[in-house]
Amino acid sequence: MEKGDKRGAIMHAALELVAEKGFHGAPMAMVAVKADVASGTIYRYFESKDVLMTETFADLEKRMVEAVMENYPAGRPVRERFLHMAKILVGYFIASPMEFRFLEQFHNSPYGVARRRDKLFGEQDKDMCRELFEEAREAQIVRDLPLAVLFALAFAPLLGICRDHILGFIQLDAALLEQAVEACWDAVRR
Amino acid sequence: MEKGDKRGAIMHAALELVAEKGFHGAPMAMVAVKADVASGTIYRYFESKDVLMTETFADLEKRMVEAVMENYPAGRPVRERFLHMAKILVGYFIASPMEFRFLEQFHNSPYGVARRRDKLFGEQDKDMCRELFEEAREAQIVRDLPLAVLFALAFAPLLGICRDHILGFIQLDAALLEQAVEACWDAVRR
Amino acid sequence: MEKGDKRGAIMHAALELVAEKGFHGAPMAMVAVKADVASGTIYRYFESKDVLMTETFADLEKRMVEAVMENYPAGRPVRERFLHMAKILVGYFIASPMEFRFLEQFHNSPYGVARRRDKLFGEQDKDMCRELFEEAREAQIVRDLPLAVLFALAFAPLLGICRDHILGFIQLDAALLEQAVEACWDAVRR
Amino acid sequence: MEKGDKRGAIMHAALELVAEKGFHGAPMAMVAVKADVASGTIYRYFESKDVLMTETFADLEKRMVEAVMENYPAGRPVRERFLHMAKILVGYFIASPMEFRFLEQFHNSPYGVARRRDKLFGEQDKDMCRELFEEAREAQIVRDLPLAVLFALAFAPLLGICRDHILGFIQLDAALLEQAVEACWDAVRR
DNA sequence: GATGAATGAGTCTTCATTCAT
DNA sequence: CATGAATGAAGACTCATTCAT
Repeated sequence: MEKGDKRGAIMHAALELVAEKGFHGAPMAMVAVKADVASGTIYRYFESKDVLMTETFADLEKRMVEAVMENYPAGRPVRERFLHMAKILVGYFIASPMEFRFLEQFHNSPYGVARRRDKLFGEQDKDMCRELFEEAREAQIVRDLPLAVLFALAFAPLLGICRDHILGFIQLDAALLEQAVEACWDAVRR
Repeated sequence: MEKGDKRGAIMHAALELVAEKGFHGAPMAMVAVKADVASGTIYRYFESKDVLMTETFADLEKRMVEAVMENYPAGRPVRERFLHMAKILVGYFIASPMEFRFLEQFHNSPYGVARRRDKLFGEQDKDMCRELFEEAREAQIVRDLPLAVLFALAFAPLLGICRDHILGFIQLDAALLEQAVEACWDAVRR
Repeated sequence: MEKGDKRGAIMHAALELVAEKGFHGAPMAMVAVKADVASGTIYRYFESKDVLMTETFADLEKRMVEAVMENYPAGRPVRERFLHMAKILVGYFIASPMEFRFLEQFHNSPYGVARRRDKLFGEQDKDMCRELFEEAREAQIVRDLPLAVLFALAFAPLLGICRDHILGFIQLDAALLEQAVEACWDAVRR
Repeated sequence: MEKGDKRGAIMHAALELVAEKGFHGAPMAMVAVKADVASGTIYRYFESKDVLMTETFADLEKRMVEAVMENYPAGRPVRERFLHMAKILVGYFIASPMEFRFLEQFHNSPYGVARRRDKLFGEQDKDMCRELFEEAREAQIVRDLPLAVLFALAFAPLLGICRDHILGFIQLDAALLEQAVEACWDAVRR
């Protein structure tokens, strides 16, 4: 608990700083202050700044996947599964703006590119999301387009909407979310 | 012309460096070398690094708008205008990966947020794009959703697709582009 | 024995690390790992890093003196005693490159200077070596030169030869060693 | 002159600090203070600390070689040439204790080893010193020993003597130097 | 006694910006 | 106008040493 606490505090501090000011607005010294540890301490838990960021991301992703998996309508139609996934995701981001901002920063970094490659082509990382769309494409439920394109159509707008909500450009309520998710489905469905 | 030349060379150098290595992979000294000027010279044309980047963006945007405006089917139906705009845009990015990468970097920075605010709410910057969707929404051609949501549905996937093409994750040809743009239209249309 | 064991392990680890990577390639944490103790434990046996190094040296020197003393031809002529001493020393270093490298590092450090002063002028540390040459000089067997100069003539080349052998620059066999030691004797003898 | 001056000041400061306190007693910040420049300035002239040290050494060596070459009795017998070289060298070090201490530090560092290898085996760096002994060995004037051993016999004691003089352990005057150099010659000559 | 997590001063290096020429 | 040498404040990371358990 001791150890977990400190490690967690450091990742939390890193997440918030990156979310607020981007990757190079988050010097290790500042992370240390925010986590209330000495700067050297960070290096007991993380080999380098890169590792800290990568693991902070991994931790966040794990929590997101868990959120999506809870009550996931596994046997239900593709459309229903997509709607569930999309709503949970957006809901999660809306509730955790910091985590969303961190994700955006992360994706726009060298790490992000490697991750995306794995997501699209990797064998070991064949996640739920990818399976869903591959199955749906096979069953001719969604358009016959490359996975990357389907992902873009289905999720990119949702991320944009999250950002705009968090930045205060729009006010995202349940009704609006419903419509947006439906629109995304219309983009991919056949 | 002398002056314009040097100013342009500096912005060009900045654009390429940022595109290739991100904002903090583009030190002023390196911009200077690439632009073949002394580093002090940059400060005769741009107050600071921030200003250099902002103006480099503005310059790029102007060129993009011009590209879209050329042969813009002004009097034609909304759908046609959107398809035109989308295809030109994607084509432009595909042809100029550097400029696309720069835009991505720019949008993921503090500057980017301010820009987006102007685009959505600003009065002076009431651009073509916004007019198009406001008109279409009025005419009940597209869904009755906030402008930000419509933009996200219509354009976010296209940007994602451009990125994936540039990163080599997909091979974007005319046919695929056509389908993707149609899919975006399906997302917004009523 | 418990205590001696741990103390010895620490000194052994320190010796090897310093030999391999120099004084500042031997952080206390690494010494601790190599000695298989906790880093804090080192400080129960040695006040500081400096003390650890000094005592590691003292320990090593004691073993060297013992090696030289074994079968030392005490009553025999100066020349014979010198040849014995020189060959044992070189043999010892050749057989223990780590210890030789450690000595080199040590001598090229602030500690080394103090040690040398003691060796040349100290009263309590009037070692065998010094006695030998003082006696020989008195008896007009070796040149009438300051002790420091005699030492330099007699031993400096041998150390150089050891280093070159350890570094692989020369291949030191019994015959070559014999000749080198004789040459050193020729340098000091009258 | 401006540039030469600053570059020279930095190397001079580095030399003195290393001489006095060893390689890691010479942080760049301290070099900067001593050279009366900002620490960043050092990096305009030297890529890294390693390069600074290497070039400081190279500069020093060049001056030493020049000193030895002046009035070098090129056509004269081997013995005379050796005596000349040895005396000049020792004289140089006695007159420049800082430079001598720097050399010692340098030789006891990773750089030093590489240098020595070149000196002994390198083709391009076939210096005067090596030529002298190869010729002498051929002519059976000095012992038939590997070059490294001859160097050790001839020069190692002299370096030891310089150190002891500089540390104040002995007082090296012309007469003593003469005897020491003769002794070294006796070690190598046949 | 032993542990090893925690500390924070100290290291090398980078880079936006200024200013004398 | 242009230059590019100079600046010095950060930044990431290391490591001798301490101390609560």
